[in-house]
Amino acid sequence: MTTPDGRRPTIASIAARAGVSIGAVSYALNGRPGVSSETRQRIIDIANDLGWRPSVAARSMVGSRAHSVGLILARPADTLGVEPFFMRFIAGLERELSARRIALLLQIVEDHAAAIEAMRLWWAERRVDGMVITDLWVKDERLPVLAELGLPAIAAGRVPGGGDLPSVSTDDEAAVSAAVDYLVALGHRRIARVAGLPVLNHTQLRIDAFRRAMRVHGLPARDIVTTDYTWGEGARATRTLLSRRTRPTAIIFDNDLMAVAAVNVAQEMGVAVPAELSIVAGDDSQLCALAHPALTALAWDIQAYGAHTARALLQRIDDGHAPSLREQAATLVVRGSTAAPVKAAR
Amino acid sequence: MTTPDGRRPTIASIAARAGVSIGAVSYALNGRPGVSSETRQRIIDIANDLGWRPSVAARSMVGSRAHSVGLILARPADTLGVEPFFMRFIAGLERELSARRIALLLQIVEDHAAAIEAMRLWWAERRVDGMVITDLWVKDERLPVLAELGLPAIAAGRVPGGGDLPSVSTDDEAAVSAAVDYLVALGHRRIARVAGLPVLNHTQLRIDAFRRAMRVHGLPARDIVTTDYTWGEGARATRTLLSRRTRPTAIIFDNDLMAVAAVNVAQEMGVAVPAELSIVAGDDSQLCALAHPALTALAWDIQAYGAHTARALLQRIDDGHAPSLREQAATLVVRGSTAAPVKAAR
DNA sequence: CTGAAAGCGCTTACAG
DNA sequence: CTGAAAGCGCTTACAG
Repeated sequence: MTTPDGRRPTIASIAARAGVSIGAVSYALNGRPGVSSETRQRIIDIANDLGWRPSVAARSMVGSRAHSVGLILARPADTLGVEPFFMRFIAGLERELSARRIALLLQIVEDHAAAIEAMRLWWAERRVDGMVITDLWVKDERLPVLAELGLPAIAAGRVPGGGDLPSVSTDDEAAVSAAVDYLVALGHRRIARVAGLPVLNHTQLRIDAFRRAMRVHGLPARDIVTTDYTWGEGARATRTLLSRRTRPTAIIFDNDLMAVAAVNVAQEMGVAVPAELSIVAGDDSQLCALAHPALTALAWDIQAYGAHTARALLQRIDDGHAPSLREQAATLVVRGSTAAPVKAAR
Repeated sequence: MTTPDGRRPTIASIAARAGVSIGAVSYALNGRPGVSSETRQRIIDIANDLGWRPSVAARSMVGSRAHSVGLILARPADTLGVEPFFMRFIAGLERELSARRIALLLQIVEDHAAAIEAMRLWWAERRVDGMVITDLWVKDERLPVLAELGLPAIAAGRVPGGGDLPSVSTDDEAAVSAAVDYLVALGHRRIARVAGLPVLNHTQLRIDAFRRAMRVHGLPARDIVTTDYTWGEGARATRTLLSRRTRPTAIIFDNDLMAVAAVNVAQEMGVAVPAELSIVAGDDSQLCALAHPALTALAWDIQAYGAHTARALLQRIDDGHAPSLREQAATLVVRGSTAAPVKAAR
């Protein structure tokens, strides 16, 4: 697969073998007119034989495209690790990217300051053609930097303040309503929400959605606790809620890890699930299906979310703009962790 | 930060502003002799002012280095997601890589055939200077391809058959012994092992280590079950082991997710943890510290493992070879899931 | 101490 | 239908 001298083949090696100019090789390989079909076929055969692929560096220079996009995750590694979301999202991104021969550059950093520095560097070095932005904050300092640099980007999640950044977002309103409506139909009146990081925009959007969904049923939405998505804070939030004088009969969590933690806490506190406490998980991963009892969860296609985000970003890079898309709403998958409350609250 | 025409600055823009040749700019910026110190400073100031960074594509062309390394994860996305290992490992890799301004290209694929195709493509396109190879199989078809291509690589984990691929590996022998010795000291005689994927080399190495550790104490190692690391198979394996006529009083798991699943299964089957069943988890993530009861686990520094792997790979790329390294052995962190068996077995 | 030039591997007008 | 040449943004011998 390598040329005799041990180096990777170039169009020059192909041209030499075929006895034509390098220009002819390029035309032949790129399907452009200007070479006879026999010559073209001969060149293609030689290229395949040599295992030749165009050097990205050379293509980048001439086309001023990096043929790569970047993703920077700005959360502590320990938190990312246990969150099944990201791997599935990344798998979805790549399904779309690798089909188009675009590489994904991944960086994991501690905070937004580091993320901004990394973005600036990647852009200045022409490493990426665009960025996927996740975990948008209510006030997100990355946004003005993207604008300043003119760095094409797409947000995975709604953009605060409706900036000019196109986004692919989830229908949180519908998802949260589905969970609340179902619990209310079961007879629950006192429903709590264990939300994610308060600085995140989607945390606030979902809290708002929760409030509205409760209001539709004439119910107050007092029991809202924010967390950092970890098992620890999920457990703590559950403990807090279950220690209140009138405790909730149902809790809706913003991810699945915390919901599993809640099952453990309930058991530890002698609260039966689902008889005395119904639990709804926010994402439907392995954990939910196999916990004990299995968890009712909001299920949505995270890989598709990733794929759509990638597609939107590529469109943005190619056309200069992209429409903001809305993903299909999550659906409620009912399992063993939800039931009618044993003693109807109030 | 951009030049007046809106495009990213190049050394030509800097040269124009400074009134010198582009060669002088390059010398000044690379700290090479050939420019007066005043000129050098003026050039550096302009470069900083412009936010200039050398284009990787251009540097790649001249230096024939991609300034990137690749990581291809060949597991189903759903399995990867719940496995805290990978994010921590990647975070460790990047700690080392980004300090050296090397980018990490990540790809997630379904199987080794796809991984091989992706590796070939990356190498042919000159996208990467080297690869990190994880999850080595007992018979791993990626290895001959790396050799054929002459693609510098480093294995995270021991290499089957002691091929010429350098590796950074863990001391599985010591880790497994630590767990077995501790359980035996507590009075356990019947100890089971729930291992990972049987095709993986380290699964077999750890099983061997388990057998040897048991033999040291004159104990048989009959109860060994392999799994795919998922919650589901962890639960199933636990159920199988606990259904045997003489059931084990302790189980050592190959990751933490399965250990948490085992706690649930034990509860479901009315087996008290740790009184009737001691549980040791294979990796020490959040899940272990906060499960109920908290899990005794083999703790090791996965981020350091990633960092060392990256460093070894960079050395391999630079020097053409790298020594195989051995990580510090995992240590046993004792928590609430292990205790002396209530009724001493046998 | 500084400038002009070649070259890395491609693509793409531009001549023949 | 084909070849010779310029250019992408750098680095690095090589002259002055």
